[in-house]
Amino acid sequence: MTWTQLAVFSKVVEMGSFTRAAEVLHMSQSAVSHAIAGLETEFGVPLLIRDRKHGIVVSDFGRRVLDPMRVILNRVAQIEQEAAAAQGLEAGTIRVGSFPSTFARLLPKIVSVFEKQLAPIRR
Amino acid sequence: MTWTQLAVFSKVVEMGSFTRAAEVLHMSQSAVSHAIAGLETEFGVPLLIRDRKHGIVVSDFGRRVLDPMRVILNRVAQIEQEAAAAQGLEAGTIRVGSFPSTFARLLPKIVSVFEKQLAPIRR
DNA sequence: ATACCTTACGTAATACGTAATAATC
DNA sequence: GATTATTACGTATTACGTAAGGTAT
Repeated sequence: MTWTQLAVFSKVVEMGSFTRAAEVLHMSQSAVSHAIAGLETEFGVPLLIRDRKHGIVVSDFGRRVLDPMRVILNRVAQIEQEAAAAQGLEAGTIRVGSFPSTFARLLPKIVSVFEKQLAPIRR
Repeated sequence: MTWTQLAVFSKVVEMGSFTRAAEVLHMSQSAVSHAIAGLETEFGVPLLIRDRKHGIVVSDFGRRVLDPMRVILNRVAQIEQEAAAAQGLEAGTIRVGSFPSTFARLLPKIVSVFEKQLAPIRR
């Protein structure tokens, strides 16, 4: 069970089609098929009933697990946001402006101190 | 980000030690170290502060993501339970009793018919 | 024929283990 | 020296793509 697989399954259900899910997710239809097949063999239960006439129908089991899967996807997104935010705190650019003459001697000292304070954060 | 990684991180926090988490999870300490390192490089933010004296301390970021991670793990467990339950419906053992003499000829036929009906379910 | 899913096969990524290394008590 | 985390390296798994194959309209 992979996030990609969960995302794929969720999107396939949403779109009602492997091909269109593949387009939206920017992957090959083969990858979509693999993803669903992978989940199904892992669970030993079909998730989707392939009906050529009416497109894709979600199996009983599929309906059961769809909700927890979407919860998972939401949480994953949340974690990634947290990560991005945390990174932002550390990886932001710092801009310093000054009068050329005044800070010519002061700046190096300030930068030096600042870098020392930064050292432990960098690790 | 893998479930294993999430489970490892969660357990490391719980145990306060890589080694003990490894024991509980039946994996090598190296695998535990890999798992945490993998998460940290993926996020670009440290999850744990390694303090040899006081064991493991969870970073600020780690504390933030711990909760959603545990939610994910719970949902995963839930999905697996659903799968097991759904499988149980299909994978149960069937026991057939009979008088030796009476069913000697009948049984093969019955089994044959039964297997034919089973065919579509097995796929 | 066309639209859609599946299968075969190759490849690149990676999760994990063993074993060696480093560091702290 | 004992305990614990990291690193190096090898391997087996696997996610994914390309391309070919079924199947139904």
